[in-house]
Amino acid sequence: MESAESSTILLERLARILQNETHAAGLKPTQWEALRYLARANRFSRNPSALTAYLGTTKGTVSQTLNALERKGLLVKKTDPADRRHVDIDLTEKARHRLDEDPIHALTDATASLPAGEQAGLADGLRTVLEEALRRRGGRPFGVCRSCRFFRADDSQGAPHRCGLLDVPLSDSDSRQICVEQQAPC
Amino acid sequence: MESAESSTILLERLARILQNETHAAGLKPTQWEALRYLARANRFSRNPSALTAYLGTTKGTVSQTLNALERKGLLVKKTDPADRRHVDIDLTEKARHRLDEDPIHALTDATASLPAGEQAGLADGLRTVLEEALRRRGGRPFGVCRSCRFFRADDSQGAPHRCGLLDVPLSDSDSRQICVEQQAPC
DNA sequence: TTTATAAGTATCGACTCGATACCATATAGC
DNA sequence: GCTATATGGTATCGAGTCGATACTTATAAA
Repeated sequence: MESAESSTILLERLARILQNETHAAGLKPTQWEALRYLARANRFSRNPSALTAYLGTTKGTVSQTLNALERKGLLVKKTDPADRRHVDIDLTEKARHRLDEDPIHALTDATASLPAGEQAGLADGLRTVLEEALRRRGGRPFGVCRSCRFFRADDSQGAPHRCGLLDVPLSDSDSRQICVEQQAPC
Repeated sequence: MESAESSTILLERLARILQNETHAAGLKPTQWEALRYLARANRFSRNPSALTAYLGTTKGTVSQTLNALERKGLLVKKTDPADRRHVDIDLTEKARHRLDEDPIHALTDATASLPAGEQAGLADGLRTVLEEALRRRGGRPFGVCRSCRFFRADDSQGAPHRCGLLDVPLSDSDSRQICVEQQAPC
């Protein structure tokens, strides 16, 4: 069998293990994914639409998942007074504690047992495949703010950095988070 | 971020893409996985128990998934006359046609666009991580028959090969299929 | 002002999933 | 041979995902 095909089968099996692992930890796989995303997303990206794009699913499904997480006391929603259609999502402390025990760590541990060179090679290979797969289906990469073509480091107007697209000041921690608007440099 | 952690995140996102892709193709992700397994499993492994072990889920869930696939006319179940508790599953022609259009191929295509060396490295890395992850959670590897410690090539009694565990003759195609009983050589 | 668009929500039906309870069949102990 | 137990599957429940459809409300555009 060619290696591209084996990779796919291996990927499928690892995905299944990931699913089982997270299922066993009290939350559904999708709920974990939402939690992880929200913990890593910046303030422009912690809303239902961005999560919908990230998960590649539909608004309705995301709405239900967020309801389930809200019922469990893992997040709170609040409407933006500037544009009352927007909903901002904040994770609760409870959610952050749960994320510390995220069962996905088991997979990271398994990977960490590889020799350093192989680890880096694996990450590179996966990154390329993901980018290619996203390209083919028109998905967004969801990179971090500071890797964006609109990112302006060392803003002159006081703030550490600035977003050239939304024209807002950015903190250092902002710049390290995921952004829906992120676009690779040309 | 260390590369083990990035790998996990990349894996998570690829798993999600895989899920979306298969969802869009009319069957649930789990149904596709069952179909794929059944198509690649040998005659000792095409039953609910083996599929349960492969998917790492419970008998009840598998039973329901098989019912759903049966309703769709993608498989038939028949009880083994020798041991009437056993159920053997056969895929229909319809199922094999569907598998030809398996949406998972998109991921294989994406991987195939990598340079040959990176492709092989990716497959190796994934294999090691999978084995490590399986080891940690006590799962079985589900290798193909001919890689088993009980596999006896060139059987003297007429049949091409032989299984030293179940003590039965094996065809050449048998030996290339997945077996629940498969164990790596010591 | 009307119209269009954007952001979310609610509801439906099919399905997964773990848990529990259950049934039929086969094997072991005596 | 006869009961106890283990094995292989199934049925049902409740919570949740998922896509589809329909809907509400809020902003933007004509």
